[in-house]
Amino acid sequence: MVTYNIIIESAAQVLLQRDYISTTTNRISERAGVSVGSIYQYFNNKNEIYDAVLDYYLSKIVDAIFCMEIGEEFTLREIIEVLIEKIYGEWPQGPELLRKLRQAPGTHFHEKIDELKNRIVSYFSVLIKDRYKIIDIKDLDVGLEICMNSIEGIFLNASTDIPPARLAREISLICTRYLFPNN
Amino acid sequence: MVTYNIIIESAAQVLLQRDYISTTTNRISERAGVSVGSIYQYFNNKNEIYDAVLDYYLSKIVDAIFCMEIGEEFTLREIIEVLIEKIYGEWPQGPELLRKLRQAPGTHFHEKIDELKNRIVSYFSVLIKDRYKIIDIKDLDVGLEICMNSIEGIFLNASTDIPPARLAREISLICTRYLFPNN
Amino acid sequence: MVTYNIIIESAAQVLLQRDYISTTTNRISERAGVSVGSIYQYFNNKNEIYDAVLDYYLSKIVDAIFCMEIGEEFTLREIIEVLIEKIYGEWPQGPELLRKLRQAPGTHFHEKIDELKNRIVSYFSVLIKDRYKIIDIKDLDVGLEICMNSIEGIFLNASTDIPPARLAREISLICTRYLFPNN
Amino acid sequence: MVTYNIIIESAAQVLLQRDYISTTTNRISERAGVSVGSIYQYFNNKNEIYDAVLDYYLSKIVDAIFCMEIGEEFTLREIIEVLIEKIYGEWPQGPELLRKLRQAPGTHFHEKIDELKNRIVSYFSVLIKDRYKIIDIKDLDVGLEICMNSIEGIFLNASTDIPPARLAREISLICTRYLFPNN
DNA sequence: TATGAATGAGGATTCATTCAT
DNA sequence: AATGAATGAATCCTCATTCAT
Repeated sequence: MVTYNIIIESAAQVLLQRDYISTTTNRISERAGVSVGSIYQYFNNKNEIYDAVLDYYLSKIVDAIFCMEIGEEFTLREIIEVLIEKIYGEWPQGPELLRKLRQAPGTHFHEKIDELKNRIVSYFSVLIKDRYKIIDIKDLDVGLEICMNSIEGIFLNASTDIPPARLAREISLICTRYLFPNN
Repeated sequence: MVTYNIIIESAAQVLLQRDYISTTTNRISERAGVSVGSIYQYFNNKNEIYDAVLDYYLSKIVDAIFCMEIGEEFTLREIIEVLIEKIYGEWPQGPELLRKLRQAPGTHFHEKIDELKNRIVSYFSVLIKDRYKIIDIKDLDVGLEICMNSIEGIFLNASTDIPPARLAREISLICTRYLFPNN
Repeated sequence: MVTYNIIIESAAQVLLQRDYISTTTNRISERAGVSVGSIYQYFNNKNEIYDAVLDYYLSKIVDAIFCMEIGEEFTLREIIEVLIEKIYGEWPQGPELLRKLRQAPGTHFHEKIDELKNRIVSYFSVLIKDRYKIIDIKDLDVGLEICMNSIEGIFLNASTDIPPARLAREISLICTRYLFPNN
Repeated sequence: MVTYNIIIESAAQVLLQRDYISTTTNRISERAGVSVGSIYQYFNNKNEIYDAVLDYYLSKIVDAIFCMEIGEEFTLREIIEVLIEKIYGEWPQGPELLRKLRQAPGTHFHEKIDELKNRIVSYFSVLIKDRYKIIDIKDLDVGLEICMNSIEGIFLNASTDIPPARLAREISLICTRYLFPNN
């Protein structure tokens, strides 16, 4: 693997094992088996590492969502459920890592998360409008933002004693019941 | 006002204007119009200030919830809506401040938030069981946890162009539709 | 007892129970049951307390030595032995306290100790010259200084498993054998 | 010379010119011509510098003692005398530096000094038992401890107007007369 | 006399970043 | 590209001392 990726993965590992506070560039480089100097050949500053870590792992979510084959036979609830399960499956440390990354001040964490949310909203907005012809567009946008923030809250804060499958189910339920109370 | 409270409010203000990383004890003391030393007469370390800020402001939420007169004539949806509106009304910087406080490592932020959530869950658990006799207890607990995390996500991340009243409404909707799909 | 003395004894106690480093004016005042401010009514600064503590306790040594009845029938060795035993008896924490006081920079510790030594040297110089008419004065002064420093070293550093009586005996022996090798 | 040693020597120099209290890490680094940060690449904290200074200079004493050729023709008195003279010769600031180091709280000063004393006691214990077959072992141990503390007192407190050669002589005299009163 | 909250200069320590090799 | 010793600004925190009450 290339140094660039080694550094990103090391940063993620150090972050997961320690505080955000004690995740220093020296410790990252040590874990990566390279020198501190090498980090600065690939990143202009420490926050760029965090941003790269975020990008690297968010791409898993992006892949899960946008590369998913969505057969006509699946309901929206089922689609969401499968999606969330997939994310939990491929990225079990996700919530933990995101919580740690969120602590880093000066990164583009919130921008990046918001951008992803927007992409998802657009994607599902289209998907929904394709399926449920009669939706009021304005409300749908607000509704989808509410859903996204709701999912973020559940995904990042859920107590670990609720199994992922259950969480996926509840997430899909809360969203669909909210958006389509009469279905 | 006493120095203790001045320090807490100053810390909140500095935090709202800057990173938690650039919220230094010196800046807090400067803003409070006292010396750094004075901070350490009331707090053992910087994180205790953050914890106190959290306590101070969370007590507004506690008051709003637990001191509210709940007439029999109100539905659960209305109760939640009023509650959220009240919190937004009395504590407009709430989401922003909470986001900043959440970044501070070494704080008891998560413990404190979790404790509050648990209190609220217990409170509403009783309230709901009083009103809707037929609820399955186990599911209600999971359901309420989902709701709390959902609310946290919405409250902390909602874009500012959705007015508080609307947010309060959507929050009450998403929760009640999720918990009582058939009402 | 007067506040002045209470402060001195408190300082000594705090010093004996903790580091020199953690012996703060606040802790001394707390132990003394007075306010910090009160300390500064009796002492111009912290070091004056230490100096006063030293004076207060050294006076025990002074009393032991200069108020001692010295019968003609006692040998020099016996005199020294009794003296040292007396000091150990009346001031058991002596070595410990002196070691702590010695750590305080900016006090007059060394001047005071040196002054006491000089007084003792003068005293014994006369006493010896009275008894042993034939001593060469110059060498006696050097010899007595050597003895004083030797005693200081033994008194302050002796391991606690040698009992005071034994130490008193060894101190008297090392001094007299050194000064009067032919006796 | 390597940075590590430069720091140690600078610390010793600063300490000799000032209090241990005003011997700050910044002043040490300034004198060493390096940055504060560099100090912390080699030492975990300020006290470790003091410990290293002590080790560095005590090793001179260790070398003097343990690497000395001891011919059969020398008496114990002569051996001690030569030893002390050697130490004074190779380490003229010895007493002063040791006095300063002794003031630093939180150091391993006393442990290190005690350990050295014990090594010396063992060494001389053997040497003496080789030469004077008839010594009572128990008394010799106490006697040697008394001697070591005596030497410490004389070495650290002797007034500077007694020349080293004289001090070496008196030290050897007081020890040997004490240990072997009949020789 | 006594109080004790307030002061603020000063210290140890950290860590992202640099740059000569 | 890689190294890692060196940097130094910036942080938290301490504590002797003051002074209005």
